[in-house]
Amino acid sequence: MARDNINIKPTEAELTLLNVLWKVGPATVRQVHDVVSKTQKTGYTTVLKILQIMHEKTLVIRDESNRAHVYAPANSETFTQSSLLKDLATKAFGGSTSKLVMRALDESASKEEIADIRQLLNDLEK
Amino acid sequence: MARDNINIKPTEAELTLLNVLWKVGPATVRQVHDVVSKTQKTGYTTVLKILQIMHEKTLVIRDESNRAHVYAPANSETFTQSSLLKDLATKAFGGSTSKLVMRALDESASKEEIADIRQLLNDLEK
DNA sequence: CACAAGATACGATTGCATTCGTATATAACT
DNA sequence: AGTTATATACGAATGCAATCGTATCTTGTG
Repeated sequence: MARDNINIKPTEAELTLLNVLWKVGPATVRQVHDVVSKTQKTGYTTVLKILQIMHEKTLVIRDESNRAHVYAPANSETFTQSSLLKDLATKAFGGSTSKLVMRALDESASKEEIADIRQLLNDLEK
Repeated sequence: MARDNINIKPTEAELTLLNVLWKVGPATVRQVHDVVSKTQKTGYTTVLKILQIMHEKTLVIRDESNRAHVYAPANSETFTQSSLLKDLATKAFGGSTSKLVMRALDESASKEEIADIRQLLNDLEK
């Protein structure tokens, strides 16, 4: 009944790779590694291994038709963001999303951001 | 120079105990365990150990004047929530708090919540 | 064909989170 | 005082995240 891939929370390293895949689209290990190695000193086989693990966890899908496998996110960035937010709301905000939002707004809130968010609120009310 | 306790991110189990301490105030291991054991099947010494580790990490402070040590959070709930939000924003929202907020609003947004948040926006603009 | 380049697979290591059993110390009670 | 209850301290087991070295396989090129 319940899909099980739906509730898996990516680890920090996994999220880093997902961010690359969301940004550049389906990619080989080498392509992913090229991107992450610009900002980190992570070995090629480390990236490979993590992607393999993510495949087992069904966090990514994999096209094996070519020698260099092509990886793509199993879930959208939006979906994953929502999952992570819900998780954080549960663990640190007593399950209240609105408390979470208000805390986030307390922190950083520039004029433009406030305007954007107010606009979103208007849209939501329809 | 830099405090180091300021950037430590509590783990999931640690956050569970912090939630208890924020709610009931300074408490002994037994008191904390009594609370958590209502919803979980965690052993007494497990709670003890985690609190000891948290003390080493300076996530909690400890009053040892009595036999049963009394633990209290080192940081406020608000501060910790903000840290966790900032962390999530960095890892999953490209550092953008406003993107995080909008994603959160997309998900769950009841009438009352929207009203509350709009009110907060008004307050912030002053 | 043989070889170098580049890919995946596998196994091992390290470190941390989580859990709990056991030992030991202290206090309380009869 | 001696026994019971309750505390902390310690050490060890388990499991997962993260990292990488090495082995093996595939493919293009001379």
